[in-house]
Amino acid sequence: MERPVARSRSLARPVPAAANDAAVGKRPRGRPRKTALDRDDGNRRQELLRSAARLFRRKGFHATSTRDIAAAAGMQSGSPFYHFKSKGALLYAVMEEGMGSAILRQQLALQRAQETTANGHAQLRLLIRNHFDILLGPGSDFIPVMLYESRSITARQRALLAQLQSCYEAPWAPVLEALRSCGQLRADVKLARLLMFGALNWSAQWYDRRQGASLDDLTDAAMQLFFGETP
Amino acid sequence: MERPVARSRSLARPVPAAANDAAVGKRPRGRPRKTALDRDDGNRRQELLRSAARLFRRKGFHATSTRDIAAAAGMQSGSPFYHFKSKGALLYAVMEEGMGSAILRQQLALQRAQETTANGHAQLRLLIRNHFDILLGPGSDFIPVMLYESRSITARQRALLAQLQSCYEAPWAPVLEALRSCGQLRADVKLARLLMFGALNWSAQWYDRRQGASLDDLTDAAMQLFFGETP
DNA sequence: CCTACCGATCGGTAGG
DNA sequence: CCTACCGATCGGTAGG
Repeated sequence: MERPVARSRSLARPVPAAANDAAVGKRPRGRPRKTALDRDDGNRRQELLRSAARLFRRKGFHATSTRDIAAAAGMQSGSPFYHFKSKGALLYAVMEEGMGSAILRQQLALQRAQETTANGHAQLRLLIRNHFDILLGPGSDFIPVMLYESRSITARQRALLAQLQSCYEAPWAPVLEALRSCGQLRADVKLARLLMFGALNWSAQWYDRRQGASLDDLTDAAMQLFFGETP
Repeated sequence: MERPVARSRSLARPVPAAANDAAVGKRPRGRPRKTALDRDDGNRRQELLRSAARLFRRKGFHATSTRDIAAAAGMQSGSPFYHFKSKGALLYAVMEEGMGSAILRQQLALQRAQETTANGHAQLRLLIRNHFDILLGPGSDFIPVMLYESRSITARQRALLAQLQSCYEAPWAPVLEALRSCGQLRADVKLARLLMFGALNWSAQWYDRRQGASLDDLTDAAMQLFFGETP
């Protein structure tokens, strides 16, 4: 349920072949240098990404030093640059990973409920509930970083991210159009979408998982606010 | 219409007494050094605030150097520290000025329309329209800085700002309660307020004054989205 | 991935 | 408000 992209990458992680060879017995002459690196690479890189996401979210990109990130991942100060060309590349990787994961999770949620949710309300509720999960659920630092640190990436990176964002937003359009057609959404669809995403995304600024409302409560409130729906 | 707090501070600015003495005629012996400083102080400080607000908004607090701000205000690198104790104090001053101005403008808007707007819809429309103006109108860098740079101030400063924010939000509560009472707002009032402010505040991230919708269009869309109102 | 290090930049200050 | 400056920190790199 959390960060399926990371998990799928974990599953796809290359098996530590040389280490196995050594265990099996065929003379491991010389240090299996390159192989050892390969074995750890995915893990260490992922650890850097998670540490960076957490710190970028809590303190902001420019207030976080690469030394902070390295320390949080249990590395020395220069080591992040073995995995990422620059601090900016690390930031962009966090955002890209976050969007990839979000798109995948949304796709899965839509597939899972494809037959059961016929009407527009239910579809939008599903999208909103899933959005809150991506934004506020466990391990949810990547998307807030993307939302609130976009000033710190290059124009080219922003353009690339915009493509991913389009993928994410694509399933919302037909649902909103349908609701508009049957009169349940009165506002201009494009502005309504922007305002709705604002209402949802802003929750990353105030929502506290450990107190108050649940994500289901938030979803109810949003649906009621947007459509006067009483569940 | 813009930044009335600044204006009222301007009005309260100490009269350049010595300069007046000189003008009245009694031999201006020596450079009126100290007096010249006094006379300009309010202006220069305001210029620093405006430059800082613009840069903090565009690049973020940590990505903006005090040298940037000084240059934008036509000063040398060390001069901002004549007006502000630290870079952080400058950031907080921007936020405080923004909130003071916003509260004042909201108060004025409410007074101006006190008799004409009887029903809840009209009152909320007024508050929303005014909010968009504060957030997106000309010279509107202060509030976005407050909204998006609050990580960079101290806990004490955040607490002080929270008081000002309460003042700003106070007039919204009874309006929302009334709409809830007469069934036009179905969602929990507290959550609805947070979601609504999210929808409004997020516009600072995407709204472009030079193209697309006007602030009236935005207000219409928001009212339609929240209440299905067709103007 | 670590060690040792560099050049640049930055917030801030003294002294006028 | 300017000039000249300091100590600290930072992103990044070479070389292993």
